[in-house]
Amino acid sequence: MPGLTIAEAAETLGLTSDTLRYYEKDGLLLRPVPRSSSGHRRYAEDDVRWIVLVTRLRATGMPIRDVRRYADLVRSGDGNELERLELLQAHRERVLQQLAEVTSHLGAIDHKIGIYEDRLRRSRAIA
Amino acid sequence: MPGLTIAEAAETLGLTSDTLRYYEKDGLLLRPVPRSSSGHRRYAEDDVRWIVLVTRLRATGMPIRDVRRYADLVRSGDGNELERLELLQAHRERVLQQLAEVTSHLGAIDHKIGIYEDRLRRSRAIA
DNA sequence: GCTTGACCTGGAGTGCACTTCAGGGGCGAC
DNA sequence: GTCGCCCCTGAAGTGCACTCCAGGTCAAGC
Repeated sequence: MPGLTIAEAAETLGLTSDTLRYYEKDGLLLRPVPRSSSGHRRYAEDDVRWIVLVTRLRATGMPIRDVRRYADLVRSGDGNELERLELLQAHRERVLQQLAEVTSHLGAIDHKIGIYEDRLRRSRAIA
Repeated sequence: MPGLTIAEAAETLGLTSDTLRYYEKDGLLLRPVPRSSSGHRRYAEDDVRWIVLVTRLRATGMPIRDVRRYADLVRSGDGNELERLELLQAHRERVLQQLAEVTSHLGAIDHKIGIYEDRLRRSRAIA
């Protein structure tokens, strides 16, 4: 019987079985995952590859709803490549902006860390 | 009457008045914000400065609970600088790792964007 | 043939970080 | 003196993304 069980797919993807079922029910996948004769899911390579992309989008902060919209576009076949591209580009811009913001905040936090390190060095020098 | 009203503080900080009240009730501030004679909050410079730090911690993904722990440490005065430093350093490490992860995922998404751009250039060249 | 373990379903529950609401001042402008 | 506006409180509600649960099926091992 080819394909991965849900537990194997979850392990491979760094998700839980529950999350995989939830993603499928919520329309984030391109197709219902194929089943074995006993009705258990068997994830093919293509399924896993797609879910890897889903995890990348999620890990960069794309809401479930937007991932679903992207999946809808891909599922509905050729002809909407521009729409898909625009969706990804918009996401890219948001991620870049968020990276810049986080980096800048991190700089300020680093500064604060430096102050504490100094203070502790000094007090240790006195003691 | 000195200090900022809650609406002014919210405007300054990019938060809502509701969030400011929520932060205060939840122990994220260093002291109860001073009140005017009519019982309205008046944010002093120090209050605003502290909340700026809170927003930086929050914007870099620190959970409310950890911000509260940090506020507790600062509020309890001198002597726990090492603990504060460790808290900030641990946060710093998590942020750096998250930045690296997001950057790497973004690279993969960029790659996909490039593929769509190519495809669209080609199809436009044919048409 | 009975137990065990992985999987199934629909639906309820959880944790987080706000956000909204109901009901009630206080105060300056008209 | 009353209207409108900003503010107050405690408590309930919201949206998101899972996570857990009850009750059931099925195949394999003893």
